[in-house]
Amino acid sequence: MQKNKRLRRKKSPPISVIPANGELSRSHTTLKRIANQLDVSVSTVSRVLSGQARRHRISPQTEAAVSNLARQFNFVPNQLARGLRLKKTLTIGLVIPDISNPFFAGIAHQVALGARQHGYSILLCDSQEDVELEIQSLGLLRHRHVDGLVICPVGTSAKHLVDLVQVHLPIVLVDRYFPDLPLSYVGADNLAGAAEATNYLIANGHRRIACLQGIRGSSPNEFRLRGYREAFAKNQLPEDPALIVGDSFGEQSGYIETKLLLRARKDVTAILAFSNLIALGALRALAEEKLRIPDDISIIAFDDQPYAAHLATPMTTVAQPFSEMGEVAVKLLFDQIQSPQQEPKGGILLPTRLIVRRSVKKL
Amino acid sequence: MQKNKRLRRKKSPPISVIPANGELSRSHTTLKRIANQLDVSVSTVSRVLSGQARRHRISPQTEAAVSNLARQFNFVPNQLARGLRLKKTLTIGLVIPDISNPFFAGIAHQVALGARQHGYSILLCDSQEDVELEIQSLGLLRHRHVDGLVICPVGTSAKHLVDLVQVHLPIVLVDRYFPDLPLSYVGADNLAGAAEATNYLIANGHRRIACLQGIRGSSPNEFRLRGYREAFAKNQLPEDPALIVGDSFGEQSGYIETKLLLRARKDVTAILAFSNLIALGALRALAEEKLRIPDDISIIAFDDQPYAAHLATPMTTVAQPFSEMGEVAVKLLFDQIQSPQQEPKGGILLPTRLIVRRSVKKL
DNA sequence: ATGAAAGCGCTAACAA
DNA sequence: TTGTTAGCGCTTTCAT
Repeated sequence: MQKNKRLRRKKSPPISVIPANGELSRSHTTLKRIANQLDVSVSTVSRVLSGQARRHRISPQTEAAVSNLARQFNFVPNQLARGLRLKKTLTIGLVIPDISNPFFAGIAHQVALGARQHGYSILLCDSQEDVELEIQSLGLLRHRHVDGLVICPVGTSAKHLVDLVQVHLPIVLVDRYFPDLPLSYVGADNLAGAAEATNYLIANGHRRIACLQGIRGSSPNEFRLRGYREAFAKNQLPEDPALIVGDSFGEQSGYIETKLLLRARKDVTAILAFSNLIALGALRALAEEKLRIPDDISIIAFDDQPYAAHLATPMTTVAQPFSEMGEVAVKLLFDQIQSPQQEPKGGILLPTRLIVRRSVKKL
Repeated sequence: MQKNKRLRRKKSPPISVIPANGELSRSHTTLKRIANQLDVSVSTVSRVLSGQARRHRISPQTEAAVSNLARQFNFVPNQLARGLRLKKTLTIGLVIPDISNPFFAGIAHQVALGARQHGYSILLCDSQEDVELEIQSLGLLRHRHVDGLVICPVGTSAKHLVDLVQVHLPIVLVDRYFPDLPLSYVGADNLAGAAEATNYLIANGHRRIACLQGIRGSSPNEFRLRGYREAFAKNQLPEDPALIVGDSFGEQSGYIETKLLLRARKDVTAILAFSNLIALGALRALAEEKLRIPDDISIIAFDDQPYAAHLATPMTTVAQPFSEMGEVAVKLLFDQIQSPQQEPKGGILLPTRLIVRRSVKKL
């Protein structure tokens, strides 16, 4: 019953807000309409409305008349026509593997803000961590003639991206990238971040440290893995390949791999999770197995998030500067858009930060 | 040093992936180009490529030739030109107060999926919880001639939305809405959700229950407030207006109001937080004041999220079905897009779910 | 079975 | 100081 009374219909919505010539605001006003009304040419109207009145020495009266009428009619230029003519759409494409992942959402947020500041809109594509959909999205964005592209690639394949290199469209890759592609890139310094975390674990006496990987072959994963390994090497400790498991950045993977690991290897004393989602899965598995953090097992996770501090055991994390990543991405992109000839700046790695809380036990 | 060697430039990127006439794929292929090459008219090409060969009895040879060449040239229709001509852009606008808020990100995710399934793209605007930016975004989306709009309004003002009603653009409001506007709407049943939570608190012996509000006047807030009040009324309990505080859905607000409250009213036994962010702020304040949940104080929060179960005290929450909200929003929108005359379906309220964990103490 | 032509709304070179 | 014209790439009548 509550459902049905909520939205009352009105026969005629309030009139007060409509401009005098309400009727006209209904369908879109065009240059032509204004021109006809005023008995001038569309060029004149176009010139006035694009601020070129001065340059074309248009008479103050005409100018005033045009801009008044435009305001009255609530004129807005049709961006499609404009884009078609100018070959410039003031739109950038944003391709994200999963907008509901806070990490990517954070990046998207910054990109959206940055784009707006430059007067650009953003076309959002959620590739659902699926290369096929990523390819499809990229095609779609090209049909729509975006002026630039910010891509967080799924990362398992780059064939479609090399096509993109050909077309000289401004592009920046975020988070994941491909070493062989001459594309701008911004990401976290995953190698250093993982090394720092692993070192911290080692310094606390841990030796059998499980590594819960994300997508193998993706650049963040490979660099984190290298960081993990280098830490072992630097400390002249042997690493155990059997402790490096997993193949997805998702929660499921964290859960399953942890379960499996716990069954096979009772001697593991610590876990390094390569994403917040993986950590979440691990947490769930650990809870089920009634293992206590950090008493029974220690854990460090990539990606800090607001609740990390309030967990049963506040979690030590490797924070990635996702806001900065978004900002830098926008900057790199507009650098390219504004000077198209320019070679890509190359990759920029932003430092990670180890946030020590209480999920690591000193052995 | 690591920074600079990451991205190697190549003089000429691999050629293998480019179609035979690689040169042509560089700039966009047009109907005209294909027509010229084949010595047929653009109309013919257009017809073939839009699947109208049959209807126009185009010879199989011509048809084959055209579609082959199109494939070879990697032809894709210019959506701007198409949109201009057809007055249909296959684009929907999505306006979100803050894409980095998991609640909205979840909605956006579903909307993005749904839109793709219908062959639509989405233009994303992040209004930053700012009505001015919301207005600006809406204008922008109209210039771009979107075919429909999904809006999570900031909720403090509706003037600009009544303008929108005029233009007969398919629209659906999500989460927040305005009772006087004849627009489709989908949201959670906030009244019932808040009532259920409050009842639960009362049933557990709580009487002095603080209510940490969000934006006053916004529909979710008002209905939650009503739910809270009705629960008191139904139980024939007096409510204490001094315990109803706050004016934003943000983390700051949760923190500050909790601090203030704790100082003023030592007798509060429970908190009902109107958003996940508010709850987060409350958690922080509580931790600072060294109050333990639920021993010293109980809490229930709106918006469930994955970490809720792993908090120091697993939190009892009122889960909102954000995925369903996104799905329904898409459905409502395409209902309108497909049958434009039709009156809006009115509002749809999806049930919330009280997820009982351990943040409420039985007194 | 195919083509010519107009036009969506805008801008810009050229004219006057 | 302003107008005329052409054209961006596409669809769609109207012809033939």
